[in-house]
Amino acid sequence: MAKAPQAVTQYRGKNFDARAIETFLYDWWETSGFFTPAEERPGEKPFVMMLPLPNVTGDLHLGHALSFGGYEDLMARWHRMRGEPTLWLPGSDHAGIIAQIVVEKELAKEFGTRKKGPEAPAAQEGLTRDQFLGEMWRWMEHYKPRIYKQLRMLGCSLDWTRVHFTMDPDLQRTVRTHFIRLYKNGHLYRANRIVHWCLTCGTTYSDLESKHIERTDQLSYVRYPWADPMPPGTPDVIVATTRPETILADTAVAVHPDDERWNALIGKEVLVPVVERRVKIIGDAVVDRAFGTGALKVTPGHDATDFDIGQRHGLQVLSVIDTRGLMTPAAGPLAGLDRDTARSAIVDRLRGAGLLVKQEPITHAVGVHERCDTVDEPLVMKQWWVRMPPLAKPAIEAVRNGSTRIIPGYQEKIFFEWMENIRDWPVSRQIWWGHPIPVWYCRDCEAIVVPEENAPDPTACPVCRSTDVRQDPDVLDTWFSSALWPHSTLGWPARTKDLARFYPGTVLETGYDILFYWVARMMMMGIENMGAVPFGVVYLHGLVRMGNQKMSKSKGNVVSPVGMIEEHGADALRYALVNGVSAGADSEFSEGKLENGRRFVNKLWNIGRFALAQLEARPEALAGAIDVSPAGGADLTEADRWILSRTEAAVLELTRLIEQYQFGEYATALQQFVWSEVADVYVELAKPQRRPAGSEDAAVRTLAYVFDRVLRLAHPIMPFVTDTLALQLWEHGPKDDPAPSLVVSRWPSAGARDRRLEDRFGLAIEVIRRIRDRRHDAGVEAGTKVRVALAGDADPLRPFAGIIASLAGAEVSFGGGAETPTVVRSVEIRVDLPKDAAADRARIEHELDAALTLLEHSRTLLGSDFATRAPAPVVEKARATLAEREAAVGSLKTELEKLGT
RNA sequence: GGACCCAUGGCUCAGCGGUUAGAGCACUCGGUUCACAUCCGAGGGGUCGCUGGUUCGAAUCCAGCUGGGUCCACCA
Repeated sequence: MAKAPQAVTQYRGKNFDARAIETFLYDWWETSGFFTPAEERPGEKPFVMMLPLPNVTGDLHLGHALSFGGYEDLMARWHRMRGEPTLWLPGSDHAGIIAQIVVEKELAKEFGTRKKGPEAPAAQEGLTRDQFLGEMWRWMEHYKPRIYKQLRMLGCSLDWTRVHFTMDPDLQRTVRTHFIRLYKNGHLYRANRIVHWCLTCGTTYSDLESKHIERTDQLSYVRYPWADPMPPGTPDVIVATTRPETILADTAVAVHPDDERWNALIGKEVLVPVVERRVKIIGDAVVDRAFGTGALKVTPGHDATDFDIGQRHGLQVLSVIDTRGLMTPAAGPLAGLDRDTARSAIVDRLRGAGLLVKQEPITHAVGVHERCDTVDEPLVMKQWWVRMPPLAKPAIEAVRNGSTRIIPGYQEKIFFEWMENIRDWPVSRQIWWGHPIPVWYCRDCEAIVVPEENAPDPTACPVCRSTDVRQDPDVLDTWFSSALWPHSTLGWPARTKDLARFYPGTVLETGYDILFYWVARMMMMGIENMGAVPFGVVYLHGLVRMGNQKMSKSKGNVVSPVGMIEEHGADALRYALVNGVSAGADSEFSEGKLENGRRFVNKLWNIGRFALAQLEARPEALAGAIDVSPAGGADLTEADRWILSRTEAAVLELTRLIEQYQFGEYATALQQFVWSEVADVYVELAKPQRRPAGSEDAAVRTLAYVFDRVLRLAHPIMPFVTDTLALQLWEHGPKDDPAPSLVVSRWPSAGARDRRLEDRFGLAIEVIRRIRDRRHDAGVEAGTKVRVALAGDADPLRPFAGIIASLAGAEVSFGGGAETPTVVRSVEIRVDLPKDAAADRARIEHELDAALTLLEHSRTLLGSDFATRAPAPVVEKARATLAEREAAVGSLKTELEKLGT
């Protein structure tokens, strides 16, 4: 292993400048192999996590930064420090349609051509399919390093020796095998069904990729004449539609079977306007009686609801719109028109024929393709489908029986809700960039040819021997390959060592917005292929907003973390994103949070600078055995023992929080400990000018120990600044860990605490605060010492006299004292300040008032059933509090009497 | 239409059954520049959305309501 880079070990900035060290440090971590799990040793349980593969052509956004640089790297680093062989596997997704569009745009720029119109966009550049795929691959070499560099900038401790891309040749073989097995196991079928078609992208898409937007359209009321003479008084059949151009493909009119206006007429026939086709009136409960006239035109070829109705009633499926959005020859007089022109043309015709009853505006939800907001054009097409309910069943069971736990827990309900109502998944996509469908069709006998697993592409039909076989031109939905990520990247279907060792994984961390797209599908396919769920825990994080808006490209408020890292460093950004956010909750990011992160990083850096300076001044302090337990070390001061005990408390607390996946709380608690306790109290007391003579070495030893612990505790969230400091700290000699870097060092385990000391020290801090308050109110100058006498129940404070003196700027004595006291718990504090009887009286009255309120609370509480019903320790605590409050009130009353006379 | 989440100081959020409800930012006042282009110290500010209920005890559990958000769904 190379030595740590000098740029890092020699860095001595007064403020921490992330730019000076981050890349050097990361390169060293990576080339040293710290991120690659060590060879397998018996009995070790690895920690395994897969990177939620970003789109190869994308840039990281703040959500990624939170996910990858926040939660995931935090977990990976923490588990690695716990001694678990840790595999966090990186990669990227070929991103099908998205990447194809990106590259098409690049090619358009390059070749100076302009893309327009829907059909086979890539072909417009004049490229054959093979040529276009060649271009795609060329661009992949441009995009892959980009996205991987951004992951490195975040500090992600990914094992780059195992990086994968979903279109890698080995993963292409994996996907092919998976498809073939799914087919053989009966999970795949090919069917002519209605699907969402995008006129812009030129491909079908699944329900999940469709969303709804509100829009106002014209609702046309159209009369369908009776096909046969009807008795007088028979009502006219009038339907309401926003898509009159599809009238040409109507094959029925549906009414609700319980609708008394219509149900007597079920079975009668009407004529479809313009084409004059006879169609039946049918009864179907899906019809909304309250909408329009209660009569629905049924167009199985161009509407999903109608398609289902058609299935139930055995209706013919007619198509009058093609994949370019143009009316087909079947549309007769309207053939060749686009859908909007056709709409107005048919309205004119209907009006001419006297069949248009009226038109009125209607605001309704229309389905659009989530990628491009193009209005859905439902079409009936032959597609490959995955039969989902049988695959969903064991995945539901896995969550029910706890094999996989979803955090936060309420997301399990959402998971069940969706999984229990899951619908089949159309996986064919009519684009070029993606995994080819390993199916061939015989053009002579129309046989479907799916090859055996390891067989080459078929060249002849096994049924009729014809050599005229052609591969399915479609590719698979991107999510079809990402669903395999947890096992495909480990070598499946081959039985590799990695697969045996690292499957199933430990945690899957990702945003709740892709629970269905990705997490659920990984679980289903993992169970199907491996017989086991791919991870034991699913940790879902929320969305990162900025300015209270969800970030999206269309809103133009996508903020790049790259610039923030360059300006403030990855540590600051990571900390700012994770701090104070709980699992699954959306969070609001702001400059203020980033600023806090930056300052915390700098605080850590400067505590380090102080500690290092102390070590350099007294190198001999670290010689020999170090006993820094709160109990040991005869020359330790009370302050040393206190911070040592608090450090152990912090170890316990921070460990617990990470174990319980409470990362936001971990970050907050860390800052609280480091800043308020280590920096503001202990470092102040460790300064040579404040130390009792002869205790300087003890301070240096304590500082070295505590700071080493602090660095370890902070490393998972702030890896760069902590390792920089650790490398410098460790140059000063003895450490209890042979690790060359914090990355591969050990997370501390908690040692003994001294609770009694912590409590008393806490009291001392309260007393100090009160003295400072009195000084502040009296306008005493900072440099001036005041005389302070402590009485009442002040004995526990005797060991801290020096500390109180030092931090409060006081000369401390016990007993008497002339001035009127202020009371903290049951300690009377007399600060020698200029006399002002009126002000003293007012102050004491005020204090007494507050003390009496508290006393009253205590008395009421203990006078109630609480005393008999609450658990003993709780009651005991309340009694102790009561005693303290009685003492405090007593002191204040006495004092007031003295003044009052 | 169904489901889920959220409602706590000026802002962003923690806390989710037990003393006087916390943090960061913002604010007020006072210092310092001897680890910290800063930092330190002190302080003000909350009837924890509303109404009931359970409990010795509720911001925390239950029910209903109001307001915000998200997801799912076949509104032509």
